[in-house]
Amino acid sequence: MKSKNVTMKDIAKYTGVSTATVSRVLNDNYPVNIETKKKVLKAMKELNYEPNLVARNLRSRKSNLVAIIVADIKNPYYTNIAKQIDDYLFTEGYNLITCNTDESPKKEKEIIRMLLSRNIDAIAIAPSDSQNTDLSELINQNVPIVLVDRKIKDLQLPFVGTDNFKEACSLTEFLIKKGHKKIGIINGTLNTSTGEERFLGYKKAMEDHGLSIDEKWIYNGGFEEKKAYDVLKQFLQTGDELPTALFSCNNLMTKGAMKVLKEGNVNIPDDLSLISFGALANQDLMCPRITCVEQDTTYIGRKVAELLLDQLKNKKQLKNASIITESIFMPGNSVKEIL
Amino acid sequence: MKSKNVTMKDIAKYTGVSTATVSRVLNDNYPVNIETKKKVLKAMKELNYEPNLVARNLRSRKSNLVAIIVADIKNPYYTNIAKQIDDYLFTEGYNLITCNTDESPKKEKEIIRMLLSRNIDAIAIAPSDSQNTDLSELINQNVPIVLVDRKIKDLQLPFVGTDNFKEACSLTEFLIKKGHKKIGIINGTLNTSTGEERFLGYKKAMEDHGLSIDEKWIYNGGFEEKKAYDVLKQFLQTGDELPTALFSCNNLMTKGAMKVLKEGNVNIPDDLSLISFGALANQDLMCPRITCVEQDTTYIGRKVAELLLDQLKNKKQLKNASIITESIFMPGNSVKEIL
DNA sequence: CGATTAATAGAAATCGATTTCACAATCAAT
DNA sequence: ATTGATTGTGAAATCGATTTCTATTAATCG
Repeated sequence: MKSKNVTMKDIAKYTGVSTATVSRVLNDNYPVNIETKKKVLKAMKELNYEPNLVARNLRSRKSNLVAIIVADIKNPYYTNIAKQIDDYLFTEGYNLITCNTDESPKKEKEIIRMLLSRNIDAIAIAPSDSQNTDLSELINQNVPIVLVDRKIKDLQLPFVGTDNFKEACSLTEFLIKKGHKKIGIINGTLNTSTGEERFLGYKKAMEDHGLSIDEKWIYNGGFEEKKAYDVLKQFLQTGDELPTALFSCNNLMTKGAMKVLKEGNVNIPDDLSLISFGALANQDLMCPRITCVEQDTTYIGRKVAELLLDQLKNKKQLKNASIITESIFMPGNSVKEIL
Repeated sequence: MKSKNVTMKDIAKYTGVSTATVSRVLNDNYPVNIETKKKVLKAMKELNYEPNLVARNLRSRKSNLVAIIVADIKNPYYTNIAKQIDDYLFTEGYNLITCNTDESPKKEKEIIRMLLSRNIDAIAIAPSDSQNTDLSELINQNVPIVLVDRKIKDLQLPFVGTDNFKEACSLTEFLIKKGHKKIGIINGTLNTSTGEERFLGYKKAMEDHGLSIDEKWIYNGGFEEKKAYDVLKQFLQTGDELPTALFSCNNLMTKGAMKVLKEGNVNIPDDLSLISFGALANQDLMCPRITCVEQDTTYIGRKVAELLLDQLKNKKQLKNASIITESIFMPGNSVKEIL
């Protein structure tokens, strides 16, 4: 199907040297006579030679590929990070593969198998499950890993993300200080570290201030817009009493909540206050402007890229290199003060 | 560095057959005795064998990789499309590489060279330049291509996108019908087909209604938020008269415009009406809600994926397969009626 | 001046699969 | 019974690079 390409053999034949010499000129990793080198370089240019990465990678057991594995690359949180990684890696000769688990550990497993069979050089991953995501094969194969956003239980690996417990605690306290007592939460998936820690932060703040948690105001939104929308819609239809404030555990669910509340004519913040873990796109142009903590995804992406490159260059896995980034509190007008 | 892997040779030795037979079992493309087959499959399972894609790809001159090359994968327009493509391709055994040109033809060229040396199986591309983007090498190598969103002059290739001229014309006419006569435009890059066609659509509508175009209200935003922001900021500082309405040629520039107008206390729509080619994220929750045409990126992505898969399966390039998708007019409250 | 070292370069092995070729054995058909 | 087609298999070539060995020449050293 594909037309024949210029190979090292052609260059060798053309210049009358061996492919070994051509390779040495190409990689500049072994002394080659200056005249020979010139001749070879000239031939490469003339024949428009481009080394075949697949062949090179087979021999050297590399791929010059780095993967980012996340729940959904459509989430601007991850997209930003992916872009940063790509910016950093491209100049170093790597391409980025983006993989979507759709929050499914099964698909995640498939992805990892596939990447291993590609001799993937490094991966950044936001694990779909803090207990069951299996990175052992990657670790055995000595593939550099960076955990992004989410951690894995009892596993020491480089991590870049925020202090979810602390931030969730602060956000909840913000509501409490505004006088709220009936505070609900839209949880993400509790089998991710972020989902769990944010929920724990919320509980801690409630406990600390002697507030009880009402089961009926704990919603499971699975970190997905649609799920959050659905679960709230269902609740609204019951006609049960609403909490006075709601803490949404990520940007997607916040959007789902805003949509359904708008449709149900529940005014934010008059009828219900809302805070969000994670900013929405175009945050500052929305109404209401949601009060939230925002993560600096550009910075996170850069740090992830640095940790990846570090390991790639030093050809060894880092075990421990947590980078906890500060999140920024973004006041909006989605929280009403209660007297 | 990496630990030794189970190879075909191991399976062959373990079962006492040749690697040829193992390969035949693996690919199921040649008759193999049922007993032998069982034995080999059992061995594969027992030794946890996974075929090495790099080796396979070298021999078969493939890569099982598909690339999407766009200006900036952070743009939700492209991210949506990329996710769709990934969804479709992953189940067929492909991984998606995302590449960012940052609107630079030079970087784009580098990217294409790199992908070629990877034996890339197919690419979807939104060319950075309608004249100078060079796909000839890809075409020579018979790599399936799908143009996304943007076309290339005088080149017949499968395309999925919208009728930019028509939609731009309609949008402008919408403003005109609302009574606007002083209508400015924030252009994208005019050396892309979308940038050019949208500008032409605007001009056509203006001409058709006997309206003159004032040079000072033609802004160059280069399809980038920051550029649009900067160019408008500069204009605002001159204190020159503003148009009564502004047509922004893509989502990013619309955002830049909204930001700078807000900062400059130019109220939309009271002081200035704004329409946008392309929706913003969280459109429906913004204020003002921008009147715009929105493209169905999910549908576009699916069509791109289908065209890619079609070519991959039939192992031949399509030359002509334009899919012009309908855009949806989204009325907002960002346009004031002028009497 | 003989011996060790450095520079230079080719032949051949290698990475891990697929595929061609050759060849036996089996089966059907004339 | 001879021919021809089909099944089943392995040895070896191949994909296009890198790397190890080996060898030659030139340079340096004691």
